Amino acid sequence: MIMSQLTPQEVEHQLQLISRGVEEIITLDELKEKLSKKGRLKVKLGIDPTAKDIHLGFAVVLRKFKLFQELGHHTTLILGDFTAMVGDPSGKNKTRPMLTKEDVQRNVQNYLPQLGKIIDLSKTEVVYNSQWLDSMKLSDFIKLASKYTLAQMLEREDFKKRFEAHQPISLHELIYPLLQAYDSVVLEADVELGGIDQKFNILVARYIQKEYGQEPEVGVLTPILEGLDGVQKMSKSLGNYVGISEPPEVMYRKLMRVPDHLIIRYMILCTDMPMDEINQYKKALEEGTINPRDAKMKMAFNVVRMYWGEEEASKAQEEFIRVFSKGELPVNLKTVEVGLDEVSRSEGGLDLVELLYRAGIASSKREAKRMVSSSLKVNGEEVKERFLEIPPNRELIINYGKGKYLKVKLV
RNA sequence: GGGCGGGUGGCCGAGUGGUCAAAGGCGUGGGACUGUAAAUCCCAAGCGCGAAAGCGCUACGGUGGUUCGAAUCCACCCCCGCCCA
Repeated sequence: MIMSQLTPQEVEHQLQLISRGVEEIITLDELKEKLSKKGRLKVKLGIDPTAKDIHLGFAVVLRKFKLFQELGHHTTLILGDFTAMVGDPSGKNKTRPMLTKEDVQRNVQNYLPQLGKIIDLSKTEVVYNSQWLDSMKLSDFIKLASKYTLAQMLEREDFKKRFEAHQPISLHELIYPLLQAYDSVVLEADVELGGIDQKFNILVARYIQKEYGQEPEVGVLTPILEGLDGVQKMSKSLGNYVGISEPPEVMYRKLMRVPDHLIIRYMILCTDMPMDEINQYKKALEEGTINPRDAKMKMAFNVVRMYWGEEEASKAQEEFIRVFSKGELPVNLKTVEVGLDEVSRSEGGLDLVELLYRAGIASSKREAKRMVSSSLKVNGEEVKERFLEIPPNRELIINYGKGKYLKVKLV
């Protein structure tokens, strides 16, 4: 397909959209030139199918990928099934465990439907890098390896640190950036997207492309999103993440826990709110003319809307206000049935400890005891006693922590 | 191959024969205050039985041993790090 050239205005427009929330573009001038010259660019995003769930942190780069799709560029998603087996050492201070083919397959199966929530899979060329890396001849690999030096590799911060600290660096880890770079050669990529932690790998790719007589790709590097704790990067293992497949109310609630100083950052990186509007919020927050909570609600609403739509987002917001601001019961109160004879004592009273345990609220009876002695509300009444009268309607609404309610039916 | 140091609860880390279900910190859960923010303060924290006092079981890399009694001593093994080759 031959694309008509873009006008300077169109180029500027695209640059502006692409730059939103981006940490670094290597280099902006090259991107500008490529856009003006080619119009339609080959955009590469390589993903390591090592995790199962996509969260807002990873969504940042995916959304950038989607933007390129919307702008009409050719987008290729590389599922790094081969390189995943090697394990990207980026940002790690120790060797990653290698994945098996089965692990990778399983993860990919998990991934695609989730990816489809953000990017347009029909416009995405999906390739596995094992397609060319598996069959690469050793002589070709040696040729590739000859293009880069140990000193160049050791420029990388994490390698350098490990090297200087006398920590092991396996040879295969040194190879990883080369293979990723080779992907760019095979695709003849114009642009590669990645998190800022991919900076080194992308720089290697640029260098290697030149060695293979290609014009180097432009690196569009997105920031690493901080998680709900506001400090560490969002990741599942740290438990500070918001998954894109989580139910709307859960997403909304989690987003309301984001520290205030990240409200604007989340707006920029995780919503499609217009920059003008975001800047207004920014100004208002700096001047103290808005309650940060309200800005945060706006942010949370927009994130949820992105994944679940307007209606669900509104519901999530209403639910939040109802349950947390007003302290009312949630609309969809979860109900659990528990056998009456299992939780009643011979004298006819109700054993709360047993009930909490049976209802699954407490994972052990000791935990249930702790809950009873700290703070627990049953049907709105604070309870300190372990034993209760059986309510006539045989229903109990248990409040075991802020916003945590469970209805228990005795049967 | 040689020398040295180390493996304790979600993490870090103290503890070197009983008073240790194990200090302290971080993190976590609950509460107060709030905006489920931040800061601050309070409470909790292996599991089972018991209304409770309490009793019992499991736990300090693994296995065995010494001892009335072990996270602590001994033996062997496994794992990790550092230094030398």
